[in-house]
Amino acid sequence: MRIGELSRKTGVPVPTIKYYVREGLLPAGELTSRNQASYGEAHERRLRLIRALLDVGGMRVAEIADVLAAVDDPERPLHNVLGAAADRIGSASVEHDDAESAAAQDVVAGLISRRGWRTHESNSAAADLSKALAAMARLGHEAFAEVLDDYADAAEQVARADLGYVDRQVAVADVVESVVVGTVLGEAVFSALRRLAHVDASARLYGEDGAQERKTI
Amino acid sequence: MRIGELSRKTGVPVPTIKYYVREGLLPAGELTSRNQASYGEAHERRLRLIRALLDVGGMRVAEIADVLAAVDDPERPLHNVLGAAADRIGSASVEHDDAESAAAQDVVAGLISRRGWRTHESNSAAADLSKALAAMARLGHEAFAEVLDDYADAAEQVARADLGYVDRQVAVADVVESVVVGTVLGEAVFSALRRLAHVDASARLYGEDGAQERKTI
DNA sequence: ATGAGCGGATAGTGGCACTATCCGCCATCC
DNA sequence: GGATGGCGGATAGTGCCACTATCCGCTCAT
Repeated sequence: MRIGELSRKTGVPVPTIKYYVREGLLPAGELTSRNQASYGEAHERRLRLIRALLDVGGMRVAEIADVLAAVDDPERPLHNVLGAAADRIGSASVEHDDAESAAAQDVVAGLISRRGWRTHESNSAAADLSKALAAMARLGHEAFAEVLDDYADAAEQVARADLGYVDRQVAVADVVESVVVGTVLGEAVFSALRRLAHVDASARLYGEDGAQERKTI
Repeated sequence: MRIGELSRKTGVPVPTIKYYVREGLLPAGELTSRNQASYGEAHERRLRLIRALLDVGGMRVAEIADVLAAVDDPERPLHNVLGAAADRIGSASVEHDDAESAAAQDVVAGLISRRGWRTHESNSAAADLSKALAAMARLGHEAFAEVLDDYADAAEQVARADLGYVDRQVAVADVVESVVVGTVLGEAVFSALRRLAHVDASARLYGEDGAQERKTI
């Protein structure tokens, strides 16, 4: 398959494919002569994965490059393939150093030990969590910490479902790729489900005709 | 308070505050003379909200403008304040029209009716959901639909927690703002919790030392 | 032999979230 | 009462990002 056919099959323009190759997201085609290369099904599949991570997962090209490099590295332990991108995200934003941040870090540490999670608060997800909680606290929503355990229950349930799915999917494709797909696209899936569930729950609580009053203090 | 103090209190540079005013995210200060304006606590609070939605929630400036316009509009029913931004997001990306999309839409319609959700598949969240499922199907992960109900259980639990929180928070501030904060920042919180739960679940399943082999088919 | 397509390189585009600069004005401190 | 620094408002510029356009010399199918 030449680059034009790859482009037609996937809907990705030729210059964009070249760009992905340059950025290290996609391996180059195998050269059959000085200016002819052939692409296989692996390229097609990889290209679809890239577009899904970009369009649905909202990842950046540089993050995808890191994650895919980790996917392609057989030395890399499964559990930190996604860490490759996560650490890059975490360090990008601004660090606060105030009372809210300190309190949020305590809340997170408490949560992790309370649930017996085998992780450490140095994990970038833990940092993101305390960043989000600190932002809420700065907005006067310290009390959100009260629903953290409900959230954590749901997160554990999702994590179990994910692990179970990956375990069952061994026959389909590379497990590592399944983990990436499940984690990144699964987040988009859950986010959409959460919004749907919000609509339903608020319809049940406030009436479904949407004619309710706006309450303010 | 003048703009310089507002800037010092919130850590947002003065030109950036001016930019937010221009873009309609922040109301202008009250003019006390031709080139002097005074800002109050509402401005400070609003500014912190903007930064949280931007930095933690990952929203775009134009989306935030839409949502805040809806927040400030007392005529607007609560349940579609967030729709203001959601609809804008949905229409932004590319539409596919293939077998995977059609199948995914069927899966979503089935899910909604199976769970008795009082929503319609025309909801933009439903569209996002089928987009994500279609992307997975294109990657050979049609079977992900099997864990959808586990995801939906978790999403319902989170939605109940959110509604309960907002209900309890009536005394704190405007309910509508609480919904926005809970929905947007809550997503960041859940995402981080999910990643933490993944680490824990995979440590329990594969051993926590990270020395496990990489399995491939 | 010829023209469409190719690999590879370089430069340009459009969108976004700011950021820099300028202007004339005003409040405040000496 | 004059200097000075900050102010509101306007316009233009910056840096990053994900592409996209163009060019070159080559080669493969017809």
